[in-house]
Amino acid sequence: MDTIHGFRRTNYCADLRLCDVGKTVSVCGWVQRQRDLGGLIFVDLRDRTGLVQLSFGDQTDRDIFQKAASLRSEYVVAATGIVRERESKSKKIPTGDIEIEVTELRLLAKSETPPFEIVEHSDVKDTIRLKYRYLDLRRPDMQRTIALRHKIVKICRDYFDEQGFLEIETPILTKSTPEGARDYLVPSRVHPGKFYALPQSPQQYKQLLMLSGFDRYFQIARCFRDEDLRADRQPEFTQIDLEMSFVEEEEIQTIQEGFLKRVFREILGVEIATPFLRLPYRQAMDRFGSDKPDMRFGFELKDVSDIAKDCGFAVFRDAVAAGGSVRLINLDGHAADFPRKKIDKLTEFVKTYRAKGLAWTRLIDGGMTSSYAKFLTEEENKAILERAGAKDGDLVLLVADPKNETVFASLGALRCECAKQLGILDPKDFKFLWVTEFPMFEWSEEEGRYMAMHHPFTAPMEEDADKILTDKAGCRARAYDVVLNGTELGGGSIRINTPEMQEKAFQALGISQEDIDERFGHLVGAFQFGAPPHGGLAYGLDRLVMLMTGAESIRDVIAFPKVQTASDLMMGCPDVVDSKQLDELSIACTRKEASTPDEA
RNA sequence: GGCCCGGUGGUGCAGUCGGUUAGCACGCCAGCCUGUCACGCUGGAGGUCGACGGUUCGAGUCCGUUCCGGGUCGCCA
Repeated sequence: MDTIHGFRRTNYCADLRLCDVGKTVSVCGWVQRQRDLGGLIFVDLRDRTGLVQLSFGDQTDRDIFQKAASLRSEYVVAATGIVRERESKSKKIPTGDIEIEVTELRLLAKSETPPFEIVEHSDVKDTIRLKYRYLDLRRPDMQRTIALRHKIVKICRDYFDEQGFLEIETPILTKSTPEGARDYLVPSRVHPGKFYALPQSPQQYKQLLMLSGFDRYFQIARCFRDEDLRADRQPEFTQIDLEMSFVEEEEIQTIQEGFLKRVFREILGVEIATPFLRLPYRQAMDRFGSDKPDMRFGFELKDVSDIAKDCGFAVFRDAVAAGGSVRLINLDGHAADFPRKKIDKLTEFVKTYRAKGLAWTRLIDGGMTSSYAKFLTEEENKAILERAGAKDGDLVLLVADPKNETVFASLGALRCECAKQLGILDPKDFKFLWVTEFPMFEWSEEEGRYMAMHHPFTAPMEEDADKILTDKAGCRARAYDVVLNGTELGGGSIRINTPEMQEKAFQALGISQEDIDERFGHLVGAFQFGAPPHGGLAYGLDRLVMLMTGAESIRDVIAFPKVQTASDLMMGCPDVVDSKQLDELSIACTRKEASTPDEA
């Protein structure tokens, strides 16, 4: 084994080109592959920039040649040599015109045979990838993603700095905030029986910073939520978090648009149009069945409750009678893409959203087949198809349910699922919008009360402010989400800035005065000392990177992600701790079995 | 908490109706090879089929339980 002593890298591997021919260069990295042709050896050397070919032949010193012969995949080497034009060039890599004729070779570290090949499109199970994440991260696509993530963060810092924002860190050890996701708790040693919570977001701190006069704040903030994972959800994730004083919605949104415009231009070379469409929540639901609509395609929802309310089909009639609705989407021109079998699959699909079934009418080759038409009068059928704008070649899909939320959820999801199946979603088409005028509250079946849809510090719309206690369902908030291609990128609001309104909001949520003092006293108290009007926004950085890289899983844009059960397969956590540590924290362990992780 | 999918040498997969020695590709090891770049050629090693239990003369295959991973509904102020 050799040392690095006295060696100095002159170039990254993939930086070398024909114009460097004749130069003596020093490179280092990992052996991608060694090809031993007998009297001639080639080694592809990889660093974070890419590959370059090292060559060893007649002119190579015997000892160096033998050392080259001993190289294996993922060995770490440093090489000095002369850049030569290749006899036979390769078009597959950027450095394919040249190679380095090695005059000095240092073997810096050997490697076991890796559990999987370090290549771009590796098709290895997540379990293995994540257990050996440090190797997985060597893959060029992972290297690119992580570097791109860095660039986005860099642009973020530059942009908000230029706009007069200050980056301020807020605590990771903080107070549990009920009214939200489950908290990760951290026991206190010096306060037996008391706990810190990891922040779900820096929400209250940033509002207090406005009160402190910092005016424009931002932070690349790590947030924690102890909820179940999804393809786009991790228990710890990163938000671009910001807050501004003395502003209204428009100014906050405009600054955001500026940021997104710049990120997309500098990272992807894509010009996105601003200002984004502003779409009130009610319209988003009515037209797309979703508060985060994908605007890249049509298939908009239509309400046919008025036509169906007295019809002969009990499913339709009863849904409307119970206060629900019958709505449809028209897959115009795609009847041929959805034969009966596929429609049956779609029926199963909507059932996962609690819809009881899927009614349909298929217009094809001048004929019509329908799952429900026989129960309706000719006029009713005609009216529905007219409402759908249906013509020959179309497929109309209907959902009826006593609960409007079920109709919206299932049709909204169905709309996206059909587009996905049809392959009409262009990942390079970026359709942004703001969804605005969110309801202030939403009914929670589980809690049996109204909960804040955004968070309890969100200001009501001025025209609805007097409804906050009397008409909770009809009270709208000054909240807005920025949505890209069906993904909620970020959300924010104008906040309440008077103690009077804040107390009203808590009251509306059914939080007792005692609880207000206990849980939010610090905030309400602070607001008595002159809180400026303020508002802000938080973006999911991980989701932004996902959309910009086309990653299918959030795990692909985070260096060290956790799996669905919130464990880290590489570190092997969470893990049991020493009873001494628990004693110090005054924690009694009541776990059912001493779960020793499998040493497989 | 519910539903769906997966687990077979290091990796990715095949394995028919339950039947004899579990197959393929890549990787790995050894030998040969002076222009490869998915190098080639010859030979070789490597598996308690996630685990446990059951049915059976016989289980990778069928049944049950469980563990691990993925997707999703609920959940995610």
